[in-house]
Amino acid sequence: MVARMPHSCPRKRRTGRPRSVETDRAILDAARAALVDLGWGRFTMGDVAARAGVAKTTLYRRWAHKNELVVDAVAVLFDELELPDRGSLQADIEGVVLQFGRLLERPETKAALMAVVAESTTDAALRERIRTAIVDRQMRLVVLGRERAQERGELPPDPPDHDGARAAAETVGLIFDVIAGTVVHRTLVSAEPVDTVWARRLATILLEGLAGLD
Amino acid sequence: MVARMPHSCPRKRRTGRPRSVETDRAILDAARAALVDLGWGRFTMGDVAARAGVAKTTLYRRWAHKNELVVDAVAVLFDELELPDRGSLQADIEGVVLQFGRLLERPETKAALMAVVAESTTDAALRERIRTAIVDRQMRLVVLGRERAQERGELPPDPPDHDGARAAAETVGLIFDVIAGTVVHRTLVSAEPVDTVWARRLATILLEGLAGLD
Amino acid sequence: MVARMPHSCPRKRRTGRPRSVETDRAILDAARAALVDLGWGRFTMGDVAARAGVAKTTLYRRWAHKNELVVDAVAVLFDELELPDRGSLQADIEGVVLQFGRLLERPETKAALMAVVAESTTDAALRERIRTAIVDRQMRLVVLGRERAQERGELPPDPPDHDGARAAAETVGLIFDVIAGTVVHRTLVSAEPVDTVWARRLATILLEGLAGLD
Amino acid sequence: MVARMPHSCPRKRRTGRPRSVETDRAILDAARAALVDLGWGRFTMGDVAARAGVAKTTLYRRWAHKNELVVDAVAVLFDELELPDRGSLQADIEGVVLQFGRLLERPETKAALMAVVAESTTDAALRERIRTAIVDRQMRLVVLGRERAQERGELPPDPPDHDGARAAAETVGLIFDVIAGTVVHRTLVSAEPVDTVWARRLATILLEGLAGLD
DNA sequence: TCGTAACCGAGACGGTACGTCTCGTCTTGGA
DNA sequence: TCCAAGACGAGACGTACCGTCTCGGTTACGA
Repeated sequence: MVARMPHSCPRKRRTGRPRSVETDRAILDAARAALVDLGWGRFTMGDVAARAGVAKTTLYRRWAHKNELVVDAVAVLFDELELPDRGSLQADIEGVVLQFGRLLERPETKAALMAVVAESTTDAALRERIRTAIVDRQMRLVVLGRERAQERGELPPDPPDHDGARAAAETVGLIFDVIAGTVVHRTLVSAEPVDTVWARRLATILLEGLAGLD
Repeated sequence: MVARMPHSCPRKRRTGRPRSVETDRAILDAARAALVDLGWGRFTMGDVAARAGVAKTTLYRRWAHKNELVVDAVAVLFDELELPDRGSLQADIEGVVLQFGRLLERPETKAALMAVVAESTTDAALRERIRTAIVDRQMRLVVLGRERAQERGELPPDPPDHDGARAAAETVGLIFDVIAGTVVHRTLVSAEPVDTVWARRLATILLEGLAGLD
Repeated sequence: MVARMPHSCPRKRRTGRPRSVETDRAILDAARAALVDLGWGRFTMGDVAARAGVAKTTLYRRWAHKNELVVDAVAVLFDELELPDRGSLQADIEGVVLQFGRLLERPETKAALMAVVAESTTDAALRERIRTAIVDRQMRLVVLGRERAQERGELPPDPPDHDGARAAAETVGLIFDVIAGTVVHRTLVSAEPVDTVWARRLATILLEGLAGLD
Repeated sequence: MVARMPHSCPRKRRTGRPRSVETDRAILDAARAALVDLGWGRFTMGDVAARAGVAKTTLYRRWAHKNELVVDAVAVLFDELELPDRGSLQADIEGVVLQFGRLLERPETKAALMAVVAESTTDAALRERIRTAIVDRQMRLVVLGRERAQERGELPPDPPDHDGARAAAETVGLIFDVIAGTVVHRTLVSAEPVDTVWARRLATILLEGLAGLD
């Protein structure tokens, strides 16, 4: 078997016919379309192959399991995440919340995200893939907003010593869990929209809460 | 097809052999055991039937799909949720967080919860079943903690008019999304434990944040 | 368990509620109707019970297996077999052939007969039941026709000794196999009708053939 | 669905992995073995698959129903039918009768033949398959014996005109129904063996009967 | 320019679970 | 004791997907 990741090792193989990049794109597009049409439950590798005009073999040459394909298919949506500087920490938090909300309200994300997270509870490799492909892309925004707030003086700078760094990392993790978790819960469990009013209330809670944290 | 819910209509059928309550229990117990051993992904109706010493038919007579069976099997765990009065809102919130955390760290819950939530995105009936069987049981604790705080005077009483009631409901919903969502994210995505220190920090954020919400 | 044959032991049980004779009739009628509608392949005990307005239990109280029920249901049709004296052996043979043909062209017979014969290859009890309920009723006609021909002097009388009787029995068996077998094959395998022209030709062959048998 | 017949269209598909001929053979062998061991009633697709070391899917890819599989499995036995020239029509008829008898006394044939004939009463496609796979192979022997007898001058040649040909075909059909039907009835219903004495008597009846036919 | 290595489509394959069906038995309550 | 209703254990059914394999054939590099 050859490397089962798209273009993973750029300097490995040189001979033979190279994999088609168009095919990669077609498959990921087909996968997202299939998620929209069928949801995760009836999502089928065979169906994706048919949509992409490709053989099943071609899929399995690139992804070992359908959950990995879905992670990659959804991951590109999280590349779009960006955080324009809105001038204040409050506004930036609202921005992050709205960005997350918008992404989770897309049918392909909604259908797939919790499914792969569920499978990741018994599959460490999948969990790692989700982290690098999706979670880290979200976390970036939280880290970025925090750095901006520190530059603006809205938050104190990170202490330089080891313990301080660890405490800062834990705080970032907590904030991230609050933002991402709350938005996910709102969207998938409560099944209600993430609008600007709601985003403002959540941002307010977080901001005030962080101020009182210590 | 006959009613596919255990004991759904108490006054409907009177003739024929009644369904065995022991069988119900055996199936739900077997389902939880199967979740622990296999996780959601390899969870099988046939396996549950075998564990329960029961025919597959008997399962399908009661539950149309395996996700509904799993919801009911997991739901009884959420019956155990209770909130002893710890004397302060801060302590009560910590209590709720810890209760949720303890429940989500159980292997049967961890494996199943996100899976059924994922399927519920394309299945309204399942979503409703999850709400009544699981979500409402969690929400109860949040409502209870809030009422206690209002009795203690830590929180203002609900305004009696219609708009006030709606606003209160929305606030409860927000708090619930924050608590449940954050705990779920911590447990399943960040894959880290919910301990007392973390619970205290989350409770602090919430308490301070709510104070500033106005 | 009680006797599993309809009214088999006339002097056995006296206590308790007696079995309804109407029910017997309703079941056999329903069974024939089911055979007509569904054929043997989709014939179901549950369906027969529903048609008869009767519980499945009631069927199984009378017949141990569905093939036995079907034998009895079809058997009553063979009670109708009779052979009016047409004045000559040739005419009587034609009559037998036509009677058999008419019976085998009925949809309930066509669907069921070969099916139960097929099952009888691995079930001696069923084979016996078929013999007494169906085969003997057919054989009667052949025996009757032969006796009439002997009375008319068209056939020599049976020799009184033991060997002669056995030879006569074997000849009757052969004739019966020819008539019944040929009609069945014509009807079910060749799938063509048994009309008077065909019956005359078969009767002629038999008559001439028997004359030359010695 | 794809063609559900083994190698049905020799010039159709060229792409994709071709079906394994070994697998075909293994399945048919397994089917015959299963018939011998279990009879038709307990014959199972799953069991055949297991015996053949093959997945159930592989069976259903080739045969839509178990009765079609059984027809094909049994059909190859009828390929062995052959009629050595025994020098006279009487001897040749005896030969045909004995051949049929020998085949029908094999356990796989006995168990299966009537079962599929029974199902063919409500399934035209199956009836056609039986005709080409089994009936025609038997009929061949009757036609062959007749041609030999005509060459020997024991029977008059077929008249060349249309009506004569039709009459000849009908006569062949009648003879075939008599031979095959009588042997089947002897074997399956009367459940007695087809030995040389019995064969001689049946052949005599036929020969004399045909002579007197017109 | 030619070989070779990897690509690609189509589809057969072993395996496994699905959800349904029917069988024949058992368990109610009522007649 | 019989009956209608229907739950029950057992197990085959035919389908759907999984992920692998085997074909015939194509495409790009490098020797």
